[in-house]
Amino acid sequence: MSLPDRPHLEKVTKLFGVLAEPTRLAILQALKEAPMPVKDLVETLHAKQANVSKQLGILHDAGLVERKREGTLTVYSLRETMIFDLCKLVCDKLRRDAEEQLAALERMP
Amino acid sequence: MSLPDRPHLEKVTKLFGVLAEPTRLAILQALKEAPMPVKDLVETLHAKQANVSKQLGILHDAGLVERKREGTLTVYSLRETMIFDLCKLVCDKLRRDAEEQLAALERMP
DNA sequence: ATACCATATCGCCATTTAGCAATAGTCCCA
DNA sequence: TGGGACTATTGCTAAATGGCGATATGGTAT
Repeated sequence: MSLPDRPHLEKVTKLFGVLAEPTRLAILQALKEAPMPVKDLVETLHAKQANVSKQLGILHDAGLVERKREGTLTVYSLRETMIFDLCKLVCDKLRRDAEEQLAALERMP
Repeated sequence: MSLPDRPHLEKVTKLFGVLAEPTRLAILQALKEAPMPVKDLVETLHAKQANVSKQLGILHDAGLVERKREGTLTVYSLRETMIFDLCKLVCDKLRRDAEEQLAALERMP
């Protein structure tokens, strides 16, 4: 029963898809430090405003991020910290793979 | 220091990308029950052989799956159970969202 | 050798999408 | 009431990719 029918499966893959983009992950990482308006993200990530806005929209639609207007600014903040649990699992796996590959290299000189 | 430089970021997103596809997730789910040759996956998933082979290749390149030839068969098996930890986190989030949405509906009849 | 099954790969097409420049909308202040 | 800063949207292009049929490759038995 772990991963059920196709419709549900697609919801899951959709969320993975949202995380499958460097700019979006970078945004989440930046917001982890503190809530931020768009312009600060633009500066922090050295990205174009149009693109940051678009990616923020996608993150917001996915329910990963919250919007709050403050005057002329739109301040975004994290809505899901589970993202970083996901990232940690992935990073651990990547590290395991790297260590394994290193060991394989040392085994045949 | 949580999520570092851009190159590392892209490795992480690449793995998320591998999981951002219903057919691939379905394959992983099927392999969770037991190792299987391609033809069984084709039958189980009601998918085309060419596509299953292709997706298996991607899963293999990502180090999520193992290949072992047995005569004329190629038996695939899981190499990473951490996938299902990822899926569980995502499913929990989806369920939380759904409950929240339901509560919001009941709040205004 | 031959026929056959299982798997992998190739060429192709349709769809999706990140990024960009330009523009529209929104809010504040002088 | 303008002007300016901030943000969202639109139209576009180039690249990536899932899926398909057809074909190549590899392994087995007769």
